[in-house]
Amino acid sequence: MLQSEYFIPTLKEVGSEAVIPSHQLMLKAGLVRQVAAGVFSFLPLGYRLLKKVMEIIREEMDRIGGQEFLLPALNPIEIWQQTGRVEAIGDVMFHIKNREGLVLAPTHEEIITFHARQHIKSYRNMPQIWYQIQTKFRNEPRPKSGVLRGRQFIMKDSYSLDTSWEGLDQSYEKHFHAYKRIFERCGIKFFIVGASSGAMGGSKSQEFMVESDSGEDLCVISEESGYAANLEVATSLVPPVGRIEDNFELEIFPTPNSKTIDDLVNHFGFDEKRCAKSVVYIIDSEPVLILMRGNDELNETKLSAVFNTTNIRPAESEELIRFTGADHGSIGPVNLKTKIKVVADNLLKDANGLISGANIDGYHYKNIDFKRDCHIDAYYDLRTVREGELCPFGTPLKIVKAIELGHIFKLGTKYSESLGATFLDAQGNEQPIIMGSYGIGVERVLACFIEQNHDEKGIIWKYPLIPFHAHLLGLNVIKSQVVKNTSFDIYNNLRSEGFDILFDDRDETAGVKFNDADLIGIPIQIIAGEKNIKNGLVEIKYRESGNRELVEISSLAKFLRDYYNRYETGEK
RNA sequence: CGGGGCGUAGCACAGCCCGGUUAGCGCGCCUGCUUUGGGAGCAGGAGGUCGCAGGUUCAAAUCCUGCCGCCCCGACCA
Repeated sequence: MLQSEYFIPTLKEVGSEAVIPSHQLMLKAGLVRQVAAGVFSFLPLGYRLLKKVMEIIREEMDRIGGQEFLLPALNPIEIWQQTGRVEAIGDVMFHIKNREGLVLAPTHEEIITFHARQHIKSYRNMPQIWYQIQTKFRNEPRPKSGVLRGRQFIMKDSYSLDTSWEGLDQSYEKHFHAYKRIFERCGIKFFIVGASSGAMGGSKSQEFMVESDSGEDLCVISEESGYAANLEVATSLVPPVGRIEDNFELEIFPTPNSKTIDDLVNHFGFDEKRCAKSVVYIIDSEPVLILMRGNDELNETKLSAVFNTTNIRPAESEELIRFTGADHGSIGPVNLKTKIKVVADNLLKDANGLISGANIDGYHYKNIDFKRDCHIDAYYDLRTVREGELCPFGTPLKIVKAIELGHIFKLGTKYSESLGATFLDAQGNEQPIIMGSYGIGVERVLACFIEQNHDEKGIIWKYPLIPFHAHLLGLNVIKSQVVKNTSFDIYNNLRSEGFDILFDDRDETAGVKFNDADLIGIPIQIIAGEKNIKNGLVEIKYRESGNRELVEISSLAKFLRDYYNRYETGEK
């Protein structure tokens, strides 16, 4: 490719709106341009790289027997109504205004299930793995971080159809390994965490994560034991509060100006652990009192999972007073005004000697015994894990920010049941198809790679994620006849040997070419300058290390072949 | 959706608080000459509805109101 004819609008500076390295570099290196909030155009160089990612994904999906589809982004809303996801997804789904009944698909479980219902009628038709690489539309409340969170993005989404739960396990396992291979081949450092299924429904799910300050997820990891989980589902080893010897009588006492656990601890000297914090949530329209130990934070995802609904929200002040008798700061499990459901975190199981609100503003009870003084409907793990606690295997855990690259779900029968996608098993019984769902954010792969592979000068691509095999820089190529003839010969020769070469034949100064080459980040730069050419040589610069060496012009093809063979044979 | 910030030439910004010449700087772009291994030099030149609408004023990029757009923090995130 002649750079003089190729559209790579590099920039010296980008505006202050780009705050993370990948966003800045994708703009500077001429990979993308923003069109609207969360909407990007990929320019030729960027799209070339995106296609490399997609090729790797295709190869690995095909390897596990995936069949590539192309499903429509325009979907009839009716099918989404049948699975109840119009409400579940809510404002995140784009609705078409001037053609009633159409929406833009944010994901494709419904359409896949629609086709499965049409044609998968027998256990003999399964298993199937269906996938596509296609544009998704999600009306994100706040797009951010360049292509990391957009309103339109490319996803590789796949779906497995199985006759049994064991079959689903196998399809899931295949995806697990395919995803590992995809991200390993892309040269990305990642880790895998147990995750929440959220409103997707289903049982098991895992996320493929890249540690990054730009990430939107918090993950709990313990390197010693290998424990890794999204904070939404993470658990830790914390001793329960338990019971104390002296079980005194329940006692009410005034606590003016003490609305928080910290206030109680500071004003009265209580042990924070023996304070039972109360929060009230409205879960599927029903009030539920939730008791947490001390200042433990309620994990809404866990709460959501326990009650098997995403329809949860904290109660308003007015509701608190109506259901409990007091406003926040004075609520507790004893003396509730109305009979509402009461659940507590596992750490509080059967504890006594507790302090909690009296459901009278400005009063608390002490010496509460959960077994004696109130009724707890159930105990669950509801707390949010904290840094420094021990993971379930007993080793210290830490919390890191991460970008979600991929997510794999065991969906089960949620979609096949709601859409009636059934088959006849070997006994002639009608059964719902058992499904899995698996996604990869394609642009995120590129962005994460750049986050992990750049320096102050620009991007550092590594095979196989390279836009070209080499960047040929013709210095003073317009005026120097020697450089011109030789560099064009090199260019034509290497191309005929099967290499993709970006040839900087522009009428630019050497400095401009060096800086653009470092910015674009092709791993090998071939620098053709007059002096070296006269000795039959060119200089090779390795983008990553900055090391340089002289190579005979006649052996350049061999040089490149050897260089890339080292990657192919895994020597590097 | 709550909080904050921004919108001036292709790009990045200053000017606005305190209204008043022909709206400014750098980069980029065009022409010519010179230069040519780390973002060249000189000379000349083109390019602006100051986001949109309304208002105040003799006079608005500047003050006021509304709207739109974009970014950041938070909430949300199938």
